Amino acid sequence: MMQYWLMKSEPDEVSIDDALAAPAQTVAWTGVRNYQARNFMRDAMRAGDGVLFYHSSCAEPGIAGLAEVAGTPYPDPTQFDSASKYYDPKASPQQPRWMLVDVRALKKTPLIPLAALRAHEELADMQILQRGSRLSITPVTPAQWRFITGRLMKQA
DNA sequence: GCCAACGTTGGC
DNA sequence: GCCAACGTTGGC
Repeated sequence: MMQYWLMKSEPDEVSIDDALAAPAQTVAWTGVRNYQARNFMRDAMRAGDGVLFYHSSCAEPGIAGLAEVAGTPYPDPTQFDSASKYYDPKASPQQPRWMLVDVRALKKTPLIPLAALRAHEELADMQILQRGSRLSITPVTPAQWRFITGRLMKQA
């Protein structure tokens, strides 16, 4: 069954434009170092799942585009790279700790700012809107997905 | 830069 | 296994 996700990226690192400009519009979702977010990629995501591409830690945080999960999980190569800021000395190719998926950008959309998401009662239960929520990958319900990709993106 | 909230670490 | 200390996230 198809599922839906919201994935945060810092646009200074990888923006929706960067992803669209990448080969096959696809980027490896490197750098996740949170077990819950990892588990979503490792255990729950399937190729073709819908992704809301969210810009975080920037001047205008919000949903910036649509994407999809592009393949099956594999070890995040940055965990083995001692020069990477994502290096994890406790990980090894034999015993990888961090898994990721590839994400294919589909299109840039008019930005839906965080404040706009908060303004709709229909989205009140979205995980990223909960107090103190910091998780960089969160599931989105079909109803939330329809509301955002339908109503919000069309009126924007 | 501030700071609330949360996750992780490590001593005991 | 507890929990204080520390580090990180991310909006503002």
